[in-house]
Amino acid sequence: MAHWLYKSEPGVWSWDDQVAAGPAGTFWDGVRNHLANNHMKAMQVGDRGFFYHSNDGKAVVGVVEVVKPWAPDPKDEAGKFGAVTLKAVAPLKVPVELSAIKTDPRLAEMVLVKNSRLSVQPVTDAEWDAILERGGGS
DNA sequence: GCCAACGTTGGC
DNA sequence: GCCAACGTTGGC
Repeated sequence: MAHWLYKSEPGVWSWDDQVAAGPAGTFWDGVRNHLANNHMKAMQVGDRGFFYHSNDGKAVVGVVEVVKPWAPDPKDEAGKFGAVTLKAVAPLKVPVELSAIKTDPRLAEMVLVKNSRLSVQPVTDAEWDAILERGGGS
């Protein structure tokens, strides 16, 4: 099963908002980057990912799960961009800060570090385990 | 608030 | 199809 990381500015859509959306989840729309879009197309229902707060917070705060596969975004007239539907699974006991990620040799190669602007990223199994460990599990 | 990195746009 | 210019993102 593949793992992913989703970035969101907490002022726009925070972890608390995601939790409040409940088990039905929310359509992760608004992505207008082809690479991020392709990552979401590759996702399968049940794939888990990290929820990352950018700008204000700069930390991995929780785990989300894909509940519906990629579907076109009705707001994109060209029909090229779309999104998956995500629900909150559980918060990390301790948020894993970007500064900690950068100094952990197991995480230094993360896309989050190498290409910080990509809004939907793949996460390797080793990185997944390392962050869960730092976060005290979920 | 600044600026680097990256993606996209548009002229040629 | 190349590449310069521009806009946006996001860390600091």
